[in-house]
Amino acid sequence: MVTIRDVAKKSGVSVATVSRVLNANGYVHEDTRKKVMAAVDELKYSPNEVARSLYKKKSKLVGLLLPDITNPFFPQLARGVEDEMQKGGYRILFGNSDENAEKELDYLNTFIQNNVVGIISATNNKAKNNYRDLSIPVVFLDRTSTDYPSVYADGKEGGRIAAEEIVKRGSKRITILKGPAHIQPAQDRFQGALEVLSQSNIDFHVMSTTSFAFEDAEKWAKELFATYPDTDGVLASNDIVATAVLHEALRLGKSIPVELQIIGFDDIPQSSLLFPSLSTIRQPAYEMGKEAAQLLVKIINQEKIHQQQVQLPVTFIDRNTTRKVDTNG
Amino acid sequence: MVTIRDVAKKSGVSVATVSRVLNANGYVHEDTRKKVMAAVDELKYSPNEVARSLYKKKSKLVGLLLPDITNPFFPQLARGVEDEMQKGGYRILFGNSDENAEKELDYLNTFIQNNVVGIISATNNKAKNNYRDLSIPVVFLDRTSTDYPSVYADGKEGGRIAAEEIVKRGSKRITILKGPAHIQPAQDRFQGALEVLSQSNIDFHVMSTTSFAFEDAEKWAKELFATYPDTDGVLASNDIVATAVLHEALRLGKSIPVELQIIGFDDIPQSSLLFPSLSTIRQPAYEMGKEAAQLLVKIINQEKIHQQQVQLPVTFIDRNTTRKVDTNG
DNA sequence: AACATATATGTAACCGTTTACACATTTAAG
DNA sequence: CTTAAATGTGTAAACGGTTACATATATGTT
Repeated sequence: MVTIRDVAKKSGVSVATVSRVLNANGYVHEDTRKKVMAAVDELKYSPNEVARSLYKKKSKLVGLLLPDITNPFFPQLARGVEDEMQKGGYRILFGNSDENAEKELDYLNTFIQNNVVGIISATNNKAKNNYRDLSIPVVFLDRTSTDYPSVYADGKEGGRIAAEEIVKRGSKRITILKGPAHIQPAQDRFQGALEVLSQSNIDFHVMSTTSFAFEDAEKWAKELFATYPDTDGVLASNDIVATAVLHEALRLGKSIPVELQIIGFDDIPQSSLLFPSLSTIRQPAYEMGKEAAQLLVKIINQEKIHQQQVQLPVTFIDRNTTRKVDTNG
Repeated sequence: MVTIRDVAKKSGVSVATVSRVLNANGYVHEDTRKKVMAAVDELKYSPNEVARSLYKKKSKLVGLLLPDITNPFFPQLARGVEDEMQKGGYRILFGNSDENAEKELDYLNTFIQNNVVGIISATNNKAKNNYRDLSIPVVFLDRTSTDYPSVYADGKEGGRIAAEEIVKRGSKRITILKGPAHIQPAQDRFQGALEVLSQSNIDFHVMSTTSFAFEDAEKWAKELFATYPDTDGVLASNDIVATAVLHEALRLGKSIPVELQIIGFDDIPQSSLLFPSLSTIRQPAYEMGKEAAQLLVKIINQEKIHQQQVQLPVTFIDRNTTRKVDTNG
């Protein structure tokens, strides 16, 4: 390993001067600068970030904690975070929490032990006090919070829109699939939908689900049609569940969207490739990741923050699991 | 921040003793150990990994470089790697390369600068010499290599199986969608399929594609049916492309699998949720990630390695875009 | 010419660990 | 009872950077 001392020796100056050249601070003569840079090139020197981090008590690392990268919604988020952080010269220390408090704490610990400059967390754990006495800035992602900086999509509005759109398109016996209780965004969606439907004169059922896993989703789907066979509209808790519902409905020979309309949530990439392609409420996942990263970088740089909470808009994506709206009605 | 010095002071011993307690090496009296542990608990001390890493010249960090986490095949790999590394107490420094040599080099640099103990790379870049003079162990994942440790699925065999299965099921005018030239595994699949089809007396076409992106995939699909409208069997370069083909075929009103059979590659999670669900060649992505992590950990620990190259088997997943095989014929 | 200021560079302390080495005390062995 | 080995602990030097401080020279100002 070539160190700053080797560079100093080769260029005939002190380590302090080399450091000044590398960090472009303090006075250093142009000739000296060139000599040093020549030595740097020749020796292929690149500074040890660990030593830097130790002295400065700050690394160029950012902790990213997601529930599960295997859930198709999160790669987009992760990519948004990464792309933005990359620009600022930050790198990502990554972990999956599985919404498990112990794992989460474990990762927060590693983050701290590795001197990360900031943390982006998308977990929905109740154990918020894990974050309470952190001296490192945290931004929550895909999770509402009034006391922490956070970036999220307007889930409640999404729920409202979904309900309005499915009603507008003529569903009369709607089933809302309510997502896991501990996932705040899922509850927001549900509340939004509930608000609209309860103020309408439409029949509806609520069915509670406890996970977003593929395998479970197929079970809920079967159960849904067994319990409420005359349902003609489903508001799914997310696109995975919606896909399972679609799958099951087609298996049962239902004609979509004629007999049954389905609206998902998230707009994961593969939703557009289903057949029929899935109508859904789009969350701008990539942008959410970017926004979170930008917000965190601002906080790290102690810039003035206008909005601690960034709420991004959701949009209805009108594909083929919903009927065309009757413009005469 | 509470340091080892604070613990030493509180427990009335030297830092060396505290260090010995924490690392359970060297002699330390049981009473002393207890005193120290009490102080550790009381002060909620947890060692600074950066300082440790600086002295030891080794961190507990592993670099993971993937082409693009947004491609649904990679989250599984990543998760396999993470779960296994987690067990060994290692954490993940993560990056997307976009198969871009500059980004790749950039990440390798950060990995080194941060004293990672090892690297897992799933990029297919030609710039192999980036890895040539690395003093850190590297395991390649989803990428064949004779001169480096690597973990991959048997792509060629997968290609063969796909071709055999589609022929066995009666397709007569087959189109092979050949994946991007620089992606080695894609070429292996293609070679396998080509081998079988060229030895058969079945008509087939080859169509070259240059990416695995969702948006592009739909273009290839349209082009495929415009160019070869009488195709009755498609061997897709992966499940994303297969999904696009399926989508387009349904849009054109083709009956699947009666008029057209499709076999994908990878078995990404959503393939089973398509309608009709996608027949495909399964790569055990999660296991591949785990294997790569295990191999890397072994190398790090200087254990004896029996096999530098780990090839995992692929399997045909017989779903509904292929016909049932005629057991009488 | 005298003095202040800007420029240029080096020395050494520091960041929070680990560990080589020194030293003291106990325990074991003969 | 002597001596060697095992046990227990502390001091200080690393690890590879950054920076406060000291010092020296160059430049500018009156």
